[in-house]
Amino acid sequence: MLAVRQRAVKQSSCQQRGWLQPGVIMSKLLTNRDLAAIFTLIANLLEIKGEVVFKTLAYRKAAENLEQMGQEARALWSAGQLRELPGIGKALADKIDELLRTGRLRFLDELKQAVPVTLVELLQVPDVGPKKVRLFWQTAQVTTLAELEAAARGGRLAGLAGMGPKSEAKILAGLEALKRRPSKLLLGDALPLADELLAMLRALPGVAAAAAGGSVRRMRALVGDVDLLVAAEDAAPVLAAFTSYGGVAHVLAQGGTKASVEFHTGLRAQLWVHPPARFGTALQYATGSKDHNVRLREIARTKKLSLSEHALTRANGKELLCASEEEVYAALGLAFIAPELREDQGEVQAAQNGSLPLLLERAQLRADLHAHTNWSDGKDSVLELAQAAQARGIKILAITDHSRSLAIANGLSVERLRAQAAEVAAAQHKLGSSIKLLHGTELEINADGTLDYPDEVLAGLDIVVASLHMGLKQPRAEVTARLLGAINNPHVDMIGHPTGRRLPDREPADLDMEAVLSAAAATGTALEINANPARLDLDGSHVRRALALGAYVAINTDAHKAHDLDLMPYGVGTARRGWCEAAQVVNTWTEKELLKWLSH
DNA sequence: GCCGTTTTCGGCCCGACTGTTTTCAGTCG
Repeated sequence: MLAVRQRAVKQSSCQQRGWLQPGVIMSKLLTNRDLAAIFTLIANLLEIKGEVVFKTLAYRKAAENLEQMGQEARALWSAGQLRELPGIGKALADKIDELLRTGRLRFLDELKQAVPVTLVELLQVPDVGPKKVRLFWQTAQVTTLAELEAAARGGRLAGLAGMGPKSEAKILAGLEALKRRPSKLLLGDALPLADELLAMLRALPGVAAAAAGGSVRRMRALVGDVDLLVAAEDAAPVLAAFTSYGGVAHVLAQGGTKASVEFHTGLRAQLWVHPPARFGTALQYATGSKDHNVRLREIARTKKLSLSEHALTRANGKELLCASEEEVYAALGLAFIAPELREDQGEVQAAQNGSLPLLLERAQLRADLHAHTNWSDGKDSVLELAQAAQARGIKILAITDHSRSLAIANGLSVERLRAQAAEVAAAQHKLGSSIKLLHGTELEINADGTLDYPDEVLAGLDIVVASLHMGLKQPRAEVTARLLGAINNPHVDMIGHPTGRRLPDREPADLDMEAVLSAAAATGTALEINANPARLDLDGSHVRRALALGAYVAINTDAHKAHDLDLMPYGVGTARRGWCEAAQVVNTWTEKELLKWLSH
């Protein structure tokens, strides 16, 4: 539902990586994200050039698949298996081959000669697409955002074909919006806003149901905007309440069935209103992803049906209404597909042949195995945090404060670690058997690869979560070796936030993930899905690959205060995006099973 | 560009909203 924003995001990652500069592309081994950024750039340039739309779609689809793949394209390339990837034919396989061999792509170099690469910046402006960019470029000599602004202010756009005074004003407004709008929004910010808006909408008279759609409902870590859907017979009053809600700065569009608004924060939301009898098709449509919806509509066509947000329609025009999403999928001969899976990554085929996973549910989690107290950089005492966990129904809580080298977080010396053990025991005594406390550490993997406590100290702890906080920018071989060293230490039970990424801006460490995931599977070391919305690390695609390789995962909040214990749903959503079932999640295990694994 | 129980050539989803238009193109999701 967010084509434009995703395009902008990928562009900025292109710019950071220097693909917009002429000359050699490569300064390090090209990752899937690099390849995806290059293909997205090519798609944008081809679109501006006026190439047939299906060719640009092929590049976009390939970029999307590369980004969502849990495995490095480089590995498949080495094995000569690139063509086995969906959406990669001969032409794209050859281009990936040239990129991985030489670090360059002649096709892209030539394309940049024909189309000024700065033009892709203009696509970020709302209501400016490839056709307008080409128009501005070829008839008004505009190639940059600054030139676009100058042309609009000088009144030189209104006279162009298909343009007028309103369009010109819209461009200026769009340029202003671009300056103040956050380019990427954390799920952790978007979901609470969605919930607030939904509560307001549900309280309106005539509203039968309200739900979030889009990437928020699919639990993507980064979203572009908030999509909402309401079931009501009369749309007008609902749309009016939405567009006049407090905090709304501009109404971007408003029609009979939908409206979109921008808040003072720059954040955008849109609302569709459909009759309750059509809520199923409407919610399915609004949830996306776009590619998933395209797949469904293709299936509908094979059944002589046309699928839209309004209904499934037969060739004779007769409508089949669906009040629930379940009815939509059933009508297409598919098992119900959970929103988190709707990314066109094989879920439709799995729904056809009955091989969808039995996804992990929030209620199956019993443990939170990574949390901090005021012994290091947390806010609450051991007892306070444990009581908060108990109140939330958590059966097992691991206290894992930082180890000694992380001085900035008041990491514990060996002496303080031993003293803390006594406090954990005292809290356990006070709380009784309704919650089990584990005493552990979040063990620093030092920049030189050593672990922060000696083995004999680690042997005395209930649980060891090893994490990277320093040296995240080391070269791939070095940083990967550090992580592998920790995974292979018999006292290390789990790797915390494995890639070290911080959303929206800090890049993950340049890890050989296939090696990391394989080693974790081989040693029975769990890989964390850190539930903090600024991490969500591992991400869904790596979770899926880790599970396929036979690794265990853990879902933890990394709480630094009691309130953080409520972040678990973000981790669950990320796990579900990775097609995760309960059995491989250590937090779902009974105390006996968990302790057996920890003592292994 | 990709892809094949309609096809190795000719397909490749469906609709709302806006602004410019007297019937449609562009953008967006």
